[in-house]
Amino acid sequence: MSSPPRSSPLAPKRQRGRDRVEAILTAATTVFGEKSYEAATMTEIAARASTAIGSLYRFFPTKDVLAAAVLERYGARLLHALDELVDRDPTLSPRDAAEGLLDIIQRLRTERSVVLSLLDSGVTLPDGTGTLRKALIGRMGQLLSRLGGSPGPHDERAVMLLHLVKAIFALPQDHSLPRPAQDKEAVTMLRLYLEHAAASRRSGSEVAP
Amino acid sequence: MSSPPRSSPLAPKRQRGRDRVEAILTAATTVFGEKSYEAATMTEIAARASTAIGSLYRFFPTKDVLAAAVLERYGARLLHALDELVDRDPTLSPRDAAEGLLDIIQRLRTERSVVLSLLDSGVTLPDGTGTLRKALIGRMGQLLSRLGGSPGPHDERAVMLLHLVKAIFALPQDHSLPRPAQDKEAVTMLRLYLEHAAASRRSGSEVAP
Amino acid sequence: MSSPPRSSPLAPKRQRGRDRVEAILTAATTVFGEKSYEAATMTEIAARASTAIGSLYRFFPTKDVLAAAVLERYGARLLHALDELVDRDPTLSPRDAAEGLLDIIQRLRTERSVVLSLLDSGVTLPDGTGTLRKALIGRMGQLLSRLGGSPGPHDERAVMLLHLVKAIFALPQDHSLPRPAQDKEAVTMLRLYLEHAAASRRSGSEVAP
Amino acid sequence: MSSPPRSSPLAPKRQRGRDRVEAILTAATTVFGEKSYEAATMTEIAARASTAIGSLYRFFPTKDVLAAAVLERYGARLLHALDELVDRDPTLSPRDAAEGLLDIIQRLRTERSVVLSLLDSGVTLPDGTGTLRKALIGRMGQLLSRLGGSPGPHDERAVMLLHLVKAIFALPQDHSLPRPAQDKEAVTMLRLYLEHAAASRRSGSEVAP
DNA sequence: CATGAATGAGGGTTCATTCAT
DNA sequence: GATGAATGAACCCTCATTCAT
Repeated sequence: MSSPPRSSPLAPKRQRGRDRVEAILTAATTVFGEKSYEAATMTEIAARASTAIGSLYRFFPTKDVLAAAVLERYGARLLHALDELVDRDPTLSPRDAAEGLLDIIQRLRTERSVVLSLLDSGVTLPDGTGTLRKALIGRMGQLLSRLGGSPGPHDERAVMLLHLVKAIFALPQDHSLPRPAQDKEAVTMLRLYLEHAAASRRSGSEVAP
Repeated sequence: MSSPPRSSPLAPKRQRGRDRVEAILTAATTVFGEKSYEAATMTEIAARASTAIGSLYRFFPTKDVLAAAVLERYGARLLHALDELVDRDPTLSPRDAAEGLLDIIQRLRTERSVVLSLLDSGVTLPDGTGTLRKALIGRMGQLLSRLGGSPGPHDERAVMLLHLVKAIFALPQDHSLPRPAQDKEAVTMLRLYLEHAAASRRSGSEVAP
Repeated sequence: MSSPPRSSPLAPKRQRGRDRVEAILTAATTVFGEKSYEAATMTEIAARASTAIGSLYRFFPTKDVLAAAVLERYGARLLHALDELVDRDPTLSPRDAAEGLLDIIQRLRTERSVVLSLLDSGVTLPDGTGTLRKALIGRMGQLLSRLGGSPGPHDERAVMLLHLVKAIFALPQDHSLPRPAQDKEAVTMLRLYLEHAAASRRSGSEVAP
Repeated sequence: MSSPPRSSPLAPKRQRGRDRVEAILTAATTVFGEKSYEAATMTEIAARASTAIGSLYRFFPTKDVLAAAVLERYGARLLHALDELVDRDPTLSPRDAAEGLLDIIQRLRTERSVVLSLLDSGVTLPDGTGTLRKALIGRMGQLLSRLGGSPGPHDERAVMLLHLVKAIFALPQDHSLPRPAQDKEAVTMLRLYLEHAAASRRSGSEVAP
């Protein structure tokens, strides 16, 4: 080995290679979603991607590089969907925002578990994790800005909002309840919080109960 | 050994043993809080408890028995605190309830990560996991009952409330913000949701924005 | 891994792998022959096969699968040799049969200990153990049929004969005596028993001394 | 530790201690009979003897000392029974000898498994194993002497006879057949061999078929 | 480049043995 | 002397990673 160790996936030039990377990422998303980072094995990911373990390692030199790539890919989709929501309408009502967020959550539900598995748990991925979190908080801030007018410091609310969104992501783990009822409740909760944020922003102070 | 495998920790008979069990549980709480169930190792838990690995296994015959014991201990404290809150005052206002919940969360913050690590992630502990979840949801339901009068079906709200509490548990992972600001925001969020629940319960229908 | 655990050794695809499997089986035969199933360690077997422990487990996923493979391999050779003896001559005399059995025992003496260690002792191997025993008893029955004419029920004799053969297998553990003398005595013992079986079979009743 | 390590059980002076040793030996006989030497655990033996593990180690400082003691105790009974058979009658017929041996085997059947587990398998006990074997072979030789007259060299036959006896000990492991039929066959086999020995001894040469 | 066999550190667990109480 | 908690070497097995083919 004379070349320095790579810390990011190799970008394959040929179509064949790009397909394979795609298959690997899809398989990895599934497997990381089903188990924790540690319980997921490179062998199983390779098998689900119908790839030899050696090929997997050609593109993703270590397990955490693969996890970071999965997170980056997932994060990109999530950020993109949030951008669409923010840019959709200059006058976004709290109710629209709440429904928009739930819609995003539902569309990404397949990949949902990945974030729960990778973003939270103690694994320190090479880069992705902190970066994605900051980007997500940024989007939440933009969303809050759309609701009121003044661009004041709203960091706490953005963080809180991100956690609420994550809580809703985690909801379907409760198999006890029918999903529609739960979803309706989720929208209500989001709307309440966004309305509050919009109101206090307009008036410039906390609203009394 | 031909005796059937124990599924619960051994009750030590001497004082020395009880101290050791205590040390092990504390160490396990820390380690399970820092890493996922799989990433946590029995060796590290033993080391942090200043115990030989064999001693750990004398009291907790398998890793999941240990995890269940940790969860049970944590769960008991949490449930007890919630009971106190519910029973404290027959006329609990949403604001009081919100502040009470945050207070509980803060007092249990040390053990906080354990629930995030063990309760959610896919590990099926011998008994604890489902039982504790149901008990917690039950407490949330009681809390909601205290706010309004009618004992109608409020399962979705109890589940939602539990997830909100868990979201607040997870908050301090964001080292970016000062905690007091974050806590104030958390109380606000809880209060909004509890007020909504109380109002819709009194009127028997959803409140319009 | 989520795939169900294999219960049979993996068939290697390359020559290198086949050699290694061979080396492992040979080493396992030796070690299981020297110690009991429990006392034999996978680490020692790997070392004697000049293989890493991981390689051993690639082909034989558990210790009992390995033991079963050893037994199957040994059993196949033994059954084959017995078939040859039975089919060799339509009119087999007791003396020929006795000498034939001893010859088989001597040719398989290298692998001898394995059957003593694995076949008897309480370990219930995945499949091999009961199957092999029945097959061996069947062969003994065929041998007995060759000696007389009537195909009457001779199960006890087949079982007894198998145990006599096993006893002779065990003989060389007595290092005290020269082997030729011991072997001669063994042939005599077998011949006496086979003659008795042949005689009582012809006459249809036990022969008096 | 200033005293040299003991290699034999401590002889207890008081009644209490003698009872305890007795209970331990009984428990050990059972456990060693059920499993191989390695699979049997000191903890289980102590539990079955209703003794603390520490007490067990007070009398038997290591596992192999305990095993040797068990073997010695078992061997003493076996040797005693053989002596009775040999001394019973100055003119012992082969048939009587055969039936006497089977009778001994049956009476000791409870402890039978111990010899199979301890005597054969590779464990080198501190002393017992070789000594007992030699004593047993000696008794077999005496038995053979009783049948004929001349005290010529009959070592091979004694060894062979011991192995036949061991083969019969092992018989009940075949659960497939009713024991009485199997026992009858065993007596026949022993009688045939003893008759042969008596005859060749009297005539001074091998008998032709 | 692709493949999958090879490697070995490390994880959960057991158990003979010791020793403080 | 009795008790049983403590100890740690050793066991079976897994899996990230490497490398010969």
